Amino acid sequence: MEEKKQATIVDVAKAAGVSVATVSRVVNGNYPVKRETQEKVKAAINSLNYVPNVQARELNTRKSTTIGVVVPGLHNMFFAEVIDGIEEAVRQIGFSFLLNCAKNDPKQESQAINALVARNVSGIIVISPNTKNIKESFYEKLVERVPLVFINGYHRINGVSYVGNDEQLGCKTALDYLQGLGHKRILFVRGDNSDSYDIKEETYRQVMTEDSNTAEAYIVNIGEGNGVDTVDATMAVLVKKLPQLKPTAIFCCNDLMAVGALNACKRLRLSVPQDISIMGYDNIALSRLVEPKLTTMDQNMFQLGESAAKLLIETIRGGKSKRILLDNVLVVRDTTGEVSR
Amino acid sequence: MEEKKQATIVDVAKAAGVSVATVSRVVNGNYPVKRETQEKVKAAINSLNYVPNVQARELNTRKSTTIGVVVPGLHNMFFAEVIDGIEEAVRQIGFSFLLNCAKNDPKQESQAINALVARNVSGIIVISPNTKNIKESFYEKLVERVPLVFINGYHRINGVSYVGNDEQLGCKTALDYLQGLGHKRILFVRGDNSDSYDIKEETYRQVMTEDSNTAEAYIVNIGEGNGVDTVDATMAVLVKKLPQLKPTAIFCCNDLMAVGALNACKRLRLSVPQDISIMGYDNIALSRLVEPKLTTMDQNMFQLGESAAKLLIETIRGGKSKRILLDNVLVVRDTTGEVSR
DNA sequence: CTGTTAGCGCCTTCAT
DNA sequence: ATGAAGGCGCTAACAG
Repeated sequence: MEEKKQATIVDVAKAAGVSVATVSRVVNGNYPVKRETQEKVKAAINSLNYVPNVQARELNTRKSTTIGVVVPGLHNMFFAEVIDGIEEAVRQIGFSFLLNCAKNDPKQESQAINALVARNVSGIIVISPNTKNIKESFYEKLVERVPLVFINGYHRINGVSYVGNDEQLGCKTALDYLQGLGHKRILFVRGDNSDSYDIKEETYRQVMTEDSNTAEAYIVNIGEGNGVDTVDATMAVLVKKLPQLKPTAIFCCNDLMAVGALNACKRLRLSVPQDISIMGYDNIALSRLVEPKLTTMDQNMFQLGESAAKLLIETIRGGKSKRILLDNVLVVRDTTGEVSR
Repeated sequence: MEEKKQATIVDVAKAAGVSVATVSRVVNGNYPVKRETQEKVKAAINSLNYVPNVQARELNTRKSTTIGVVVPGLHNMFFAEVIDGIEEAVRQIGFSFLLNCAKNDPKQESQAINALVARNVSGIIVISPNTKNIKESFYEKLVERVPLVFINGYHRINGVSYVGNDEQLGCKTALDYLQGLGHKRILFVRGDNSDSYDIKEETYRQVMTEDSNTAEAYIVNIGEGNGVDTVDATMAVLVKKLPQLKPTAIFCCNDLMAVGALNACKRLRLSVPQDISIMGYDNIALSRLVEPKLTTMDQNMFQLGESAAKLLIETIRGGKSKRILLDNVLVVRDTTGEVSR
């Protein structure tokens, strides 16, 4: 109980009657050691309950087996699933990771990253890096010091790796699908301040103007798109807009908004998908939990995290930075159907 | 780009024309240093972009400012919210944390913990510690080496701190509320293998037998209670049970099950809460996102995490282990109402 | 095969 | 107020 300090390699060496070097060798198994000596050492390790001090090891070898992960927050299930993927990949190669939340605050983000650097992480994954920090070339300097992978960052920085989804293509796929069902009046629902929304809006404009030019009025911004209140905010806005705009389908930039749209329809006694179709984006767990289940574009968050982790490790081991773009796949469930006539 | 190795304290000392001791002093501000010398050192630090190596510092001082967190997984939003609370508390005092997922696997859990110990964490928070590991006194030995806090662990271990909810009282509150609304036939929905469910079931039995003795048939187990499929599994089971049992209310051991119950009612065209009341437990974000919004018991996960982190830090600094029991509070929303007659 | 030794980057007496 | 030197626990040559 009384802070009995941990056994060190010296203690083990003493107990086994060998040198510290020998202990180190059997622990790491990187040099030949005679059978019997091994036994003795292992016995000593067990009886002393010895656990090698990774900090000391890494200080010495100037390597590090922990990486840093910076995320806007855990409230959004999207991020939780990404982290799940990172965890899986990281664990498999014996690395650990330090987690930090930046809360969409550029200062908090850069502080978190400095703390990570001080702790000697061998690389950092940043999910949705803050635009302000990017602008101020914070990351340009950082990447000269430590390997960096962005998940869902939309700006190129020399030397920074990048994993993301082809949201442009994904969005087009979704819209094409809706049009294929006969929908002409498609409402576009987005949130504030995200390159992701901008990309989708641009795609929407391209796709829609080919057929119609009503697009402008059909683009609605519901404010903060990733918060706890996104669902309710979306519902509130759509309860007003829907009766006047009378779309036959709603494309939402993420599943939270889509659930909000679904709830709005319930309020208005519009039945989905008979009266109106709803399409989400992301395929977070929530999309399968509501009734009816959401049709959505799968961003495969787990794979996003997994790829990012693998890419980072690769870079740490000397690989060059690169970009990986995953394809989104359409998941048809119960909120979309042929346009009613 | 080329692995330009970090500046060390020696580099700074050289650049500033002082000794390493002096640099150390201005960095840590723990000993007096003349004004001008400070300036010189700070200038050197800036120009060299020096960041103190925490690993080396901690090796030397035998202290550590990182803690470990072990969680069953991130799929369940419950855990994500707890971690959010931990993150907040930990960051405020300048600590960091390593995150590990144990996936409900006792071996993975103990491995994760060993990795944490090797990395010299100053304490560990375990969320829902695995019963098997507890039985095998894994934790009893561990706590002699490093401070431990359990969140939602239901077994006392000497020296281990504990933060949890008074689920017994919470459950009784919920049931009383339902009975106050006039409900007699209350279905009890639980999952497999969790002390949490056992406690609630026991409470249910006590409360119910006072009035009726139909309890037995009204207890239904839907299997895995925290997975991605919990909602659907619950729905499937209840779609069968509801017509035969005809309860007027359903008490669910967590919100996932409650959403499943809600979906089952939709399928059966039972309207909630007019035909039947549904009560969840936890108050995860999801409970506010469905329509109608769930009435539930708030476990305040954020506070759970925050308290655990603070308690751990306290213990690390020499405090004695203790138990904290938070009170759950009833959150009345839209899925419960007076029994219909 | 095994032992000896020199650091890794930093903090901390102990002198000055 | 500052510098010199020892050591935290470990690994990696270098000898034997």
